[in-house]
Amino acid sequence: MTRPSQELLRSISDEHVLRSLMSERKLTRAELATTTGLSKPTVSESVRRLVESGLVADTGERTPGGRGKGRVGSFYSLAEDIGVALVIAIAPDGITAECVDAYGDVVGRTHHPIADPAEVAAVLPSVAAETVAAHNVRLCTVSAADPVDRRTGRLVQLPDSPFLVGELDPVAVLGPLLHGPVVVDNDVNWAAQAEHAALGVADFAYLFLDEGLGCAVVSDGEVRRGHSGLAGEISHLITAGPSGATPFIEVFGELGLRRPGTTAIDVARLRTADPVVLARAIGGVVMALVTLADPEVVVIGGSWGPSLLGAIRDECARLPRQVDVVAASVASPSLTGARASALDQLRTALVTASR
Amino acid sequence: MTRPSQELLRSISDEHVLRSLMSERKLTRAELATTTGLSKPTVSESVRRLVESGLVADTGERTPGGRGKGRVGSFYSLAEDIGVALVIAIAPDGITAECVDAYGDVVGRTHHPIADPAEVAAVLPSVAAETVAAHNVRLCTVSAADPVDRRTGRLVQLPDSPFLVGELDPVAVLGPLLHGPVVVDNDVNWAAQAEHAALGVADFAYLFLDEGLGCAVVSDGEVRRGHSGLAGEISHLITAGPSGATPFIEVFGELGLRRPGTTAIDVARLRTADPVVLARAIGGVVMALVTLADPEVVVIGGSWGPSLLGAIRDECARLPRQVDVVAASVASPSLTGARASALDQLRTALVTASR
DNA sequence: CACTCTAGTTAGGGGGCTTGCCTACAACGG
DNA sequence: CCGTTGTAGGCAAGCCCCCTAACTAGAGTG
Repeated sequence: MTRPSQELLRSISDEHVLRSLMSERKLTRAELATTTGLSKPTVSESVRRLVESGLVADTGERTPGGRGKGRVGSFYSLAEDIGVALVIAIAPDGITAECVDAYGDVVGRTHHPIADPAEVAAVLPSVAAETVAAHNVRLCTVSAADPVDRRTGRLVQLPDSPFLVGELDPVAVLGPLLHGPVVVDNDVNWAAQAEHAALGVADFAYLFLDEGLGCAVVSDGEVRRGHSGLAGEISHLITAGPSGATPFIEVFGELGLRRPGTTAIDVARLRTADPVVLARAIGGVVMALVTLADPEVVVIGGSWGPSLLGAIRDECARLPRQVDVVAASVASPSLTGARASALDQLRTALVTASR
Repeated sequence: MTRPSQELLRSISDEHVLRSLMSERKLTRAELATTTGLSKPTVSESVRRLVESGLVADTGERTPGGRGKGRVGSFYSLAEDIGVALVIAIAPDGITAECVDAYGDVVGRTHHPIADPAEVAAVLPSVAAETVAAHNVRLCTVSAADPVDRRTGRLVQLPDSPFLVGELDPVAVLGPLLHGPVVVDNDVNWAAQAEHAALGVADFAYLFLDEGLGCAVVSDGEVRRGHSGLAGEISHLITAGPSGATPFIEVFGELGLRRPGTTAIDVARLRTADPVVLARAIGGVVMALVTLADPEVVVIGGSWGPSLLGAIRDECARLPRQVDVVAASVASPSLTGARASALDQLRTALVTASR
């Protein structure tokens, strides 16, 4: 447990000041006093400390810009070089990299198309190196379109499931390039996190129906990843197929909807398939989700999932327990979720750095 | 966010002192200083405050009891009347009530057998009233052998599932009798909490196989109850039955293992059934659990579950993803879990009361 | 040029925690 | 019996954190 030291109070004051600057970008000491609720002398002291430690800087800007009379005040903000977070999304068709600063602004963005998943291992370090050279990167979040081992951060292949990105150890590749932690997670988990922020619902399930099949369970406001991080890898869940009980992924095989030579689902051809048969299989998955996770709502995402929303709803209406089914609402959800988490981690990292 | 006040430091000191007294029962101020890591004057001040507020009392006991030389010290402990938590387990065959004090000691225990579930509503208030009269009851946890609505605390019947205890609103019955919160949860969830404390595993699933069928999912160290509290109500999960895909509970119906006239499973007759058929059905449930929750281990509990452990393990060995299967190890797990939670809540309630 | 109004500083008070030293007092040994 | 030893607890001083209140600094305004 925490010790009751005076230093604790100081660090709480500093955290108040830093978080205010993160959300308001620039403030005078007087403004800081009102937004934080601290007294003016306390704020002045805190600002003095933070400037000295290099986290905060005088912007040089002064108040009177039509703001009225009175003495001029000095605007303070986070230091220029305070650092950013790197956000990387690895999909079969390419790698997207972004930098977020502590204000939540995206300060850089690149996309590298990839023809073959095998290129990922080669392209990834160069993408990262480019960003690291230009910014003070303090941490990194990675979204990958494959199951991620929770402890190692490695991409893992589950038997007979689509394996889109392929063998990769992002922590080993990226870790040495920057000085902070590298957090890797499955794209569906990140997407669910983004959807959670948008929906404001504490308990829901996210069904991701794309080239790969995924699912994330959000319980008590957090994505629950399970022991190895493989919670929600639903390819092998037994559900209703055209010929009886079948693993979910096999339903697509039986319908001839998997791309030959790869493990992925053929999304183009899928659009011509019978929605009722697909919805029946999806309904079986929803039923298992409702039974085991009891979501308030099931969110359907992925490139082709939402197009079946009506059929899925009809199917779910026949289930013994009712649940709301809605379409995902966040654009590029995986990147959004990874970015939000990166921002959050960056901010706490900075606050902790002031201690 | 918290404000950086000196009162915060004081309350941290008080919490240290209180928690030390909770785990050590009686301590002198000098001993408190060493166990808490605070200085003697700080401890003395804190003890003075806590005695004044009535939470702590001088026991009257003095040190020299063969402890050596030196000046006599005064032993302090939590005040006698500081309060207890009431723990109630409602099962089809009876109601058990316990009182736990802040040390974790069970200071009272009664069991009221019940012939018919309908008696519960009548017996419950008298059981509670008895305890409330004898103790300063500050809160209550209730374990019930039926699904519990998370928001209201009411027992709910799911279509066609065993409904053992029957209609009941423990919060309405018990709430008026005491001055603190009443927390109601399903017996399986409490059992999983007890098993969690014993196992020390953060992510596991608990399969409870008794007159009713239940399951709890522990993720990131907490029981995850879902939106309505119905997560893990597996009676309707589709699994492998003797004649193909069947809801879990129907497997027992098809095998003639449900007690006629009730919704419960006939445990006595079940022991004569083919373990392989049962294990196959259970294997289907385990597979869904592994897929959606990714537990490190599946714990098998309930009156008849562990007796099938071997058959269940054999069945699980055939699943595409492997998982450890072990038998539950905690005796009267529901009561144990509810008691542990009650103790925890009682302690935090007392700590908060000192603010 | 006095007045007004805001930003920031200074002074002082209250209080929490620590260190260091002191007193009280029981047991022990010569 | 009396000095020694060792522990419980108290007291004083010091540090420092936050607060309020009053003051200074400095730019507009009439």
